[in-house]
Amino acid sequence: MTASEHEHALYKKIALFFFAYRSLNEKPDRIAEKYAIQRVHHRILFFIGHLPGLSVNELLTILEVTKQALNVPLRQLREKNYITTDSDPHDKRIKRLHLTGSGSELLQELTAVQMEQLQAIIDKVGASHIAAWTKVMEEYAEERPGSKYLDSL
Amino acid sequence: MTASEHEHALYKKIALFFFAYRSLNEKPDRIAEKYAIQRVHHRILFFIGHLPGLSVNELLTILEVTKQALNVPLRQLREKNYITTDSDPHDKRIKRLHLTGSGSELLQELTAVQMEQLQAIIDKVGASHIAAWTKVMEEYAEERPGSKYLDSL
DNA sequence: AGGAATAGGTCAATCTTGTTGACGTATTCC
DNA sequence: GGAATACGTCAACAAGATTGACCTATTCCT
Repeated sequence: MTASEHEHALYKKIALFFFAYRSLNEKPDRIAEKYAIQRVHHRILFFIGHLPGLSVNELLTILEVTKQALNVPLRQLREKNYITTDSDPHDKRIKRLHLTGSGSELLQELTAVQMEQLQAIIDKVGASHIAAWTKVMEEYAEERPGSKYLDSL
Repeated sequence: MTASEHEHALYKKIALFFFAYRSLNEKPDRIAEKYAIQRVHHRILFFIGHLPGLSVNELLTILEVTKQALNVPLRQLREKNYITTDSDPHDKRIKRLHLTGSGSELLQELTAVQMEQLQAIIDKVGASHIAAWTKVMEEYAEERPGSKYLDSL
């Protein structure tokens, strides 16, 4: 392979990333619309869902947004009764975030379509391909501060 | 593996997607800032760069935005002399988009960091893993209207 | 020839998501 | 008792997108 062909191959993979990311979010975005929430809300539910008791600060680290940007959707989710907060017994400054029953249900609905989509691809390409895919994605994710929560996810 | 463990494994992969996509765009976004342009402009340059002579309509299909959303950044890129347009000889309604010299240079600078990042991962995980990763991403990309341009990319 | 369709451009109003900066409260650390 | 931390919130602003309306130029079709 020439240097130019090699560059070309890399270029195509970057384009694939763009298309793939859109496909991942398309269906959940449409479901979220029905509940008058957006992708941010989905993300918040997603991480609280598998990291119950997460603090606001930890969520900020994962999502890499400012506290002002997180505050509004977080309040909306509380008002819509999708999440609850209770203060840490050992440090009352810290708020621990949890999903309510309806929050879990909503998350389930949002995530189900992504899981089914991924499962369909796994069925098609085979489990070994997925292991390799995951390895590559882990390399990408490694430089993110929120990646330290991946194991507990 | 139990059904729950399996779900958990899928969940983690979806989180990986989120983190990975952020890592992919972080560096180019910072470079773009220096030129007072944004991620949309990068995307436009990206696709015109390897699909020279692309029409506005084709670009709309690839990016999946409205023509109003595309119009502003496209005009800005023209004003900054990063792209040129000339009308199709066979159908004068169609504008063919091309990069200028400085447009190519800028794209090169933006894309280089993404290529280096990907190359570093390839060097680490091995080429066979990348082939598998690409296969999975192609499956995701398949449902996007713009994916038909991937081969010519 | 003439009307419909296509490619493109643009104005206006609106929305969402995010930013920076400033300020306030409660709690804990030292 | 003062500094630092966790969290909340207000305001101003910018980017990126949407829908809807309207315009020109060109081509297609009958």
